[in-house]
Amino acid sequence: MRDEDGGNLRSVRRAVTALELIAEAGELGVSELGRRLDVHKATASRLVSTLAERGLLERDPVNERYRLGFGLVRLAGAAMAGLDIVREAHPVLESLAERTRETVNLGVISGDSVVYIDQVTGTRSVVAVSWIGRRTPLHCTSNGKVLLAFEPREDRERHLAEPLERLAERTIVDPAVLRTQLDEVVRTGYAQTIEELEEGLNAVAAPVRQADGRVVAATSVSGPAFRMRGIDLPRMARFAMEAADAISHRLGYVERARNVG
Amino acid sequence: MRDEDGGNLRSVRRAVTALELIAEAGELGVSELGRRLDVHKATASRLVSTLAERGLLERDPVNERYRLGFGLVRLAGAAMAGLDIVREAHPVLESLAERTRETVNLGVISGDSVVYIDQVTGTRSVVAVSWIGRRTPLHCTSNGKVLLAFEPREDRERHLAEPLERLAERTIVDPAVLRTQLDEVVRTGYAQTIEELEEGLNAVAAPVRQADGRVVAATSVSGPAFRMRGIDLPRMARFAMEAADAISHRLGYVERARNVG
DNA sequence: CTCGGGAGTTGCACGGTGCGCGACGAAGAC
DNA sequence: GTCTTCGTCGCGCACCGTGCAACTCCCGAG
Repeated sequence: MRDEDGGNLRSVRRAVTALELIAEAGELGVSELGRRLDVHKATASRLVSTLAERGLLERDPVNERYRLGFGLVRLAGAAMAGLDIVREAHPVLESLAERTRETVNLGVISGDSVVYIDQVTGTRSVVAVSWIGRRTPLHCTSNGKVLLAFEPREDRERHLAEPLERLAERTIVDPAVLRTQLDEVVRTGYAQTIEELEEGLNAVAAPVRQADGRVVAATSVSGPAFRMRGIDLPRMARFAMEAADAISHRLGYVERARNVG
Repeated sequence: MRDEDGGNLRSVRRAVTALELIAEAGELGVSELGRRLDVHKATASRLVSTLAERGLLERDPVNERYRLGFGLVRLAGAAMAGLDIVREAHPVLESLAERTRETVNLGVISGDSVVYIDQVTGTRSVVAVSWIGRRTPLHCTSNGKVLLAFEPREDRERHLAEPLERLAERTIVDPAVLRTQLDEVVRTGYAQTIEELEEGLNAVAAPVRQADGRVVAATSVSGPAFRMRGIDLPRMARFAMEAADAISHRLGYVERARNVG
């Protein structure tokens, strides 16, 4: 009773699954894809052929395998342009990066992961790997904790019910511990992760609200543990919260009396 | 005989069309989508329901219309990560932006448009609108001219056969004129546009080659006409070409004897 | 060289499935 | 109140997508 709802157009659903499989594998051949989709390779062949025709897939000219196409980038660009949140948030993120001199991300929830829709790298960062479009779990990122904390109760519990994958030594895998932390996130207005996603990486995040008050995104500041020590996090969190509030304000959210002392 | 090839899974094809329509319109209701797809609204309802279930679409909680979902951003991120071109190109683009102090883009061809897959904004730019994922026509952008110029002859002619839309007063709409320019692009190694995309915007671009010598992307430098005057363009083009060559080198391309004097 | 195996595509026939139709409930406009 | 528009849901038929198998390439082994 969890994927029984909604429409059930078999081939469309299969097409999406195919895209996700290819996204995960990097590139895939027809037979291999058919095997993973559990369909005949002829069916897989027709499917990828259709998707490639529309630019969502491309076939490598040398090894003839399929990979994701730039048509997806085009659609994603439209998806991000459609939401004015990126447009409104970007300058704020830039000043946040300048103030903290660390990497700043804007993340939203999509399914059971965080998706980063904008990023500004701090002047001090050495490597400038783009995280835009990358997905990470909800339970071990600061963005994810914020988004989880402000979800409606039922969604939150559904996410907590699933097993929490351990990605680092300090990843929180006990739902009870996480639940306590989430309550504190709601209370304090920010979340932190201390080497929970990967060793040596700390982060803080704060919620961004749209006009109706719903939390739709989170801004995070992340950096190496030696620069962002535990004692620095509350100060960084303050910056993140100020930035998040500024973005919320630009989105039309007016702060009403909240239960903050 | 132009969309007859390839697979023809009706509902998959319709799904992609639906995504493109919604991308163009911003957001769409079920009936409206059904009308544009020329199907019964019940069919459209099932289609969007399936797509929304998989995160490619999301429905606005207030007006119940559908818009593109962040699942697309996730897929696009994987698409870009799959290609190492962005990873290799980014630092080069940064130094190019620093040298020219203008906005730098990396574009690839997708269907009949240019899609920008990375961007670094120059220190002088006032507005920092992200073009990543945006699509622009081939015939009136410097990136597009480069990509067009180095296409296989048949693809190039097919693109030239289609009507060239006028987007600005100085947009080139005569295929013959454009063809002459493209030949010159191949000869000189760079392309330029002078207020052809929009009034007051100039740009130059140079080709990026992958290991087998094929041109897969173009780097461009663009800026307002008062800073990038016609007389400045050759100098800017030299910078763009140096950057493009550096990226090509990182992608494994070794320069062979070309027909350059 | 031949032979075997795996990958990808195409024609064909059948059965399942996605289609349009119409009905229904809900939410405005007036 | 009526009337319209929207979105969803059953239903039955036609049609389309599926699996099968045959085919062509392309490697690599022997």
